[in-house]
Amino acid sequence: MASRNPRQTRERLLQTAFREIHAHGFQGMRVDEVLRRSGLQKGAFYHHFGSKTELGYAVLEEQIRPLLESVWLAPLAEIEDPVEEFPHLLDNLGERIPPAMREHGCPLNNLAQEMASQDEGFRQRIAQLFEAWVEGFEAMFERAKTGGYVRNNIDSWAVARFMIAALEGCIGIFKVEQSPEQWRACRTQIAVYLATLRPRDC
Amino acid sequence: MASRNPRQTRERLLQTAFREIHAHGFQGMRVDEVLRRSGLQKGAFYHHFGSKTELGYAVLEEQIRPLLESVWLAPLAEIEDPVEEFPHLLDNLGERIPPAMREHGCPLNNLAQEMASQDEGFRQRIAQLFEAWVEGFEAMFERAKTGGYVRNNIDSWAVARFMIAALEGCIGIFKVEQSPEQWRACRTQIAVYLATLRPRDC
DNA sequence: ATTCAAACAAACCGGTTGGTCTGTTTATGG
DNA sequence: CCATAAACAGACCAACCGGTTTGTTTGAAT
Repeated sequence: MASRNPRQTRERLLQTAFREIHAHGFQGMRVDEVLRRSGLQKGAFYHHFGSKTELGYAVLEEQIRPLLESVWLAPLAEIEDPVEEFPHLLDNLGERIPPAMREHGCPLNNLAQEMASQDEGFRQRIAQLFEAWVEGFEAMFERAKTGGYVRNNIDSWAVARFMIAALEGCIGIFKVEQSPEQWRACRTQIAVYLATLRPRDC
Repeated sequence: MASRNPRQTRERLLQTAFREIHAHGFQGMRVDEVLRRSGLQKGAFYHHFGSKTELGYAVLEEQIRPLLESVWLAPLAEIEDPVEEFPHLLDNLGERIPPAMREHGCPLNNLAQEMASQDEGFRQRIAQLFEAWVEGFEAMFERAKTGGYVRNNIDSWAVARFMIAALEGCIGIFKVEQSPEQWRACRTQIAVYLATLRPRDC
């Protein structure tokens, strides 16, 4: 047995819990199953986390937040022309994420839909993450404004919100019908929408 | 006590279960709580339904399907010009639905996100309902084509799918942040997208 | 080396949960 | 009026599940 390593134990619990929550939802996740899969015991769990709910919060902050950062915020920050580049980001999204994401969708949105109206603690933390995501989009559009890639009079905040909504909606629909056609349709229409942001449309 | 009325008993169970599922998700819904709220007993429940899962299926078919019909399919069928009329439909959506919908979002999408990857029976039935919804949108756009309200070369199927995705996404985001501003933003951007379907844009 | 708190292991617990079983009442057709 | 099955009532149950408790081991400071 590996010698004691609190940080690693905690991380192991978080990672396993993240997978279980992603696969079965927070309510469907069982503490015992997380323990079984991580090869740890109750003692370890309740030493690191006060309750199942606190574990859920920690998963949001320490697992989902970094994922949001690497999968979305970082790539968004490198985009100059959203109208042309963002659809490409969607095209190779499949390669930038683990296969579990295709089956179970967006971990953040899953938790949002399940827990937002159940637990205020979840709702606030989820709102915070969405806010960060919105800011990522907003920054991209503002940059695109100064670059002349989009009109100057667009409401970056509203557009950002809608982009996230459309994205989550598409991912959600994809969960029900995992057809490439489905995804292509959404990707294409998002591109159509983005094109409306171009200056002097007519 | 009202005399026996099997059909009414079943309906009472279905309605109560629908509310509980809508409020807490299918996994979060408790059979005992449905019984308590409906004032019935275990015997009645397991006489009408084989299991909790079968109840879930019945709620989909007998509660959510009619709701989809009245809230969306019927209004969509009366739209001639989607570009102008659909945004109005979104504006008075709040008045056409019970207040519980604002708090807990779309019952169909909730079940979709929670159960699609958990239970194949759910997934199929949900896919069927989405399909009916898509057909409603498709029919609307095809009608609009012949009416000259939208271009003839648009992919009605893809547009329909995207409309539903965007809608569900907006509703989902709204669940996390119940601000009117949030909803207005989505409504406006959907209108922007719809405008791209107009003939001779330029 | 000793001490002491952190980091666990593992048995244990009480309430919950979906589901069953047995018995009783009600409607209905003959 | 009677027979029969449908339509329940309500006690019961085993498994589950989050959480607690108690005891033990480990590592690091003194």
